[in-house]
Amino acid sequence: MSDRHWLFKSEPETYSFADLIAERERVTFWDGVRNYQARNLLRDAILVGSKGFFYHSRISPPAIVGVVEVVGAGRPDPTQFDPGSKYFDPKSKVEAPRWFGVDLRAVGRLRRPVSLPELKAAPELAGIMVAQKGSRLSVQPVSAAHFDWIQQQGDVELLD
DNA sequence: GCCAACGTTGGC
DNA sequence: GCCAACGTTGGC
Repeated sequence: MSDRHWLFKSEPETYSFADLIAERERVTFWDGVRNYQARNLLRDAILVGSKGFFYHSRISPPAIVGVVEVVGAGRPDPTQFDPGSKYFDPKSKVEAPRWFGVDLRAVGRLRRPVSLPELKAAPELAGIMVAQKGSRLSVQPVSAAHFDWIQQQGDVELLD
């Protein structure tokens, strides 16, 4: 399991990597995920200290733009209980939360973002989930080998 | 903005 | 428990 790294998708119009860097301590709670497969990862599999990529979706071209570290383990997403939130889920109970999130901290910026076409073209990344057709899981596992290769390609600038 | 792919819901 | 209808995601 220490082999596992992650990829977190976000539409930059909603929340960009620049938005994360602008946060105090460059930390945010990754909320709003409303998919059970992604929920299971957030709740059970994504450990504190593991690393991930920040991916911009719904732009041209989509791309991996940043490196993040998980600084808080899975915990209930408060927006599910907030009637004023667009992520409100009336069927979720406080005593049995349905949706979870983790805390993410920006730790690196790709001087050279790695775009989806590049992810698809690289033989080194054969089989990577984000490049599969119809792959829309918003939180995905990335193998250590793929993670390292992408970091190298992206020429990561460490923050701080 | 379009629409294919996918996940969820609900009638039966 | 099946599956059609519906809603959403996300590449293009």
